[in-house]
Amino acid sequence: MSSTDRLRRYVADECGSCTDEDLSERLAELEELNDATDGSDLESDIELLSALGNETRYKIVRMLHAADDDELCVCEFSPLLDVSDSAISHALSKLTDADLVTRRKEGKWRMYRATPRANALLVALDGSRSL
Amino acid sequence: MSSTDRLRRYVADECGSCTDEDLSERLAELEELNDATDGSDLESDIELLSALGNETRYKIVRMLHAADDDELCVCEFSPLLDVSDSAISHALSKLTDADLVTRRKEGKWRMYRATPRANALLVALDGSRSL
DNA sequence: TAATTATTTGAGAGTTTGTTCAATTGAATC
DNA sequence: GATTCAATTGAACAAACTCTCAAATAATTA
Repeated sequence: MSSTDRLRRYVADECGSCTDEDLSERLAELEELNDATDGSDLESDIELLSALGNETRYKIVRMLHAADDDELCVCEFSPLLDVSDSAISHALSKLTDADLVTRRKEGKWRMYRATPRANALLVALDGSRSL
Repeated sequence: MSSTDRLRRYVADECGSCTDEDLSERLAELEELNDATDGSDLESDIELLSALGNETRYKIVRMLHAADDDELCVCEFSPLLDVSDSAISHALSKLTDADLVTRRKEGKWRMYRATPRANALLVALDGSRSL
């Protein structure tokens, strides 16, 4: 059974009948919906979302967001997260790759700050909770 | 070495010195940053973000979002996603759990629709790209 | 009622992820 | 220069994920 046979039956159910042309037309419409996805930088969006979708990383970004436009030192995350320094470092690295935080050296300390994008997304996330 | 020793040295570096009281104060400030996280329904937010952070599921939500307020039938995803029907069903199930889509029965077909929250988040994601 | 169809469910294989431990890097201090 | 300290990196391993296949479910049709 071809993958479009079922779609053909669905269109027929919907419209009473489904010629080859009707089917092609529906497929073209669906392709368009899919193309809307391409305009969205699929890969980096998914990287960003999956980066945020983890407890350790989410908490880090939340803390930075709550700190407003202030930086935090790696050593300030440690006391509040129940994972090793190494895990925190791995987390920060992934967040940096995803463009959710930026890094700055300050002597032997490393300072992290949430990016505008990270802040915007958390605001949106909070705002969407009541929808 | 206690987890707060390093923080103490950091505060000392920052402020010139760090009494026990200074340290407690800083720890309290950090706790507050962390408490901001608690107000955000940690678990469900993470479930939502990690649900979106997967190619198959992201594409499904994007298609539904592009379909505006229209529903799509499971059989309409199939031709455009390179995975089995079973994988699509698993994906839809996870998206439903995460409150990103809703399901409706229509005869033998199942219709899915993006939730207001899903739509809002994709809009925010797109809007944040230029920040 | 049996057969067909659309979707879901559960089990299992292969892959990815998240963590820790050990070792390393880079900066500051002795 | 050697030592100390903050943070990162890489390897290793368990846990979680994502997919497919096969079977089950639910609705429609014969």
